[in-house]
Amino acid sequence: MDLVDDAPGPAARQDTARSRAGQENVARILDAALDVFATFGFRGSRIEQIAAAAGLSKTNLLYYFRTKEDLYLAVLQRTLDMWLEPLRALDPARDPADALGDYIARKLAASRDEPAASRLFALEVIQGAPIVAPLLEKTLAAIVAETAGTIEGWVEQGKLGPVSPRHLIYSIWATTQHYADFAAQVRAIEGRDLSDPAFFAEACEHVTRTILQGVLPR
Amino acid sequence: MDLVDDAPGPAARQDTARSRAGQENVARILDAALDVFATFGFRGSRIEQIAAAAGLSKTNLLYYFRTKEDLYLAVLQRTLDMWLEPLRALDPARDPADALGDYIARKLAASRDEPAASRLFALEVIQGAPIVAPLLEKTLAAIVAETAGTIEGWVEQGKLGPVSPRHLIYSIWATTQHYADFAAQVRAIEGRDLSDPAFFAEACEHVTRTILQGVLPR
DNA sequence: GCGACTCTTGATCGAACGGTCAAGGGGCGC
DNA sequence: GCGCCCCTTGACCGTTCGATCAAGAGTCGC
Repeated sequence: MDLVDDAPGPAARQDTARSRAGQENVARILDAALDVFATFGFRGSRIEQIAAAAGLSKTNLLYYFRTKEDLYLAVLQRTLDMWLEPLRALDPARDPADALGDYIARKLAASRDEPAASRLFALEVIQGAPIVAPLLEKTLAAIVAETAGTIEGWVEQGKLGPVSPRHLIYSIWATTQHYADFAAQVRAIEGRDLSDPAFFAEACEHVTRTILQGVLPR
Repeated sequence: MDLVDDAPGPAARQDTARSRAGQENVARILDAALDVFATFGFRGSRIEQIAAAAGLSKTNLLYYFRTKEDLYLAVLQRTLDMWLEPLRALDPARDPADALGDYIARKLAASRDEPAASRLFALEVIQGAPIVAPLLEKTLAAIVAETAGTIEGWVEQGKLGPVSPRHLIYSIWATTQHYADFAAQVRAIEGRDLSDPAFFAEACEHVTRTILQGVLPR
């Protein structure tokens, strides 16, 4: 799950003891950095901009994170866990309609609650996943394999129609993440986004019904 | 459809007469710029990198496009047309299954043939659509309104189940664009992408069947 | 209240980058 | 083959940005 080799050389300031104020600053920096990186990408983000968003001076930020890249990796690492969490595999013992419905709801809630994390991940992948590629090929591929196996089992038991498991997974990811990654577009058309409970319910109901009807046996 | 006011001041070199070599250079620059911008975004892209990709010197590129922003706008403008084309409205007179199937196939083919255009557009929207926002609110919203009206008509005629037109549109966009925007992820899991005819057929069949089954009356 | 830290700051550096300038090729029409 | 104009180049400039440094302010334990 780690993106970087730890302790790559001289002790980073990140490793030293830290006061209460220090911990709060680190947290504020990570929050601000997530927003900025998720909007402008790595190269497009200015360290000073992140510092300002966190209420610190640029120099002060660099006291906590030695380089811009260190900060980016820290943000990405913290984000990936919360991002992968809703992707956890399906329970083969459950009824597919229930299990898939939960899965979709979880993923859509993640798009509502952590849109910046979704966008940061999307930016990474659009850029060819220069950093997270190893993680995709290992962790994510493993999660997909497991999930696909469960779906395949349901198909063989006749609980699902003849569906391609991996494409089904892509469909669910795509539709749910769309509301976070393309929020600006949805907002331009719709005038609202997932933070509106009514719209969230609509989206959840549509995605669930469409996909479930599409894969359940007729 | 225009993104910029034309002739914003002194005559740009873009307006002057142009030899055969010049036209070829402009085309090569625009192609290279699309790839680079689609990968690194506006701020993350280096003008020299684009020039190198086009086989020109930085100064030479700046002869054709006065500023980086001019070049970006030119790329975006040329891209948007090809991007919006497959979104053209559905024919209300047709059978919804046929019309929607065509729509999906067209959109998926666009993801295969112009993945960079799709990614560039995605980057723009993820960043909050700083430049294309007006276009989204006008042109795109109009296209959506028309398409949604057609779908609504099918619903009222009982040719479709009770589906939310706009969410259906989002689902189609999301699933088809996913194969272009998240190609790196799909490749990491799948080992191939839409350029593989077999995979394209799989994806097309899955999306079409899942979505159509999900919206056709039972 | 003293000492040892963690934290904060402003001045500053060097590289990278967008953009300019002046000068010189090179092709095309006449 | 001559001249005009498009094209190409390399040297250069000013700014921005990531990163360093030295010095001082807070703060916490004792």
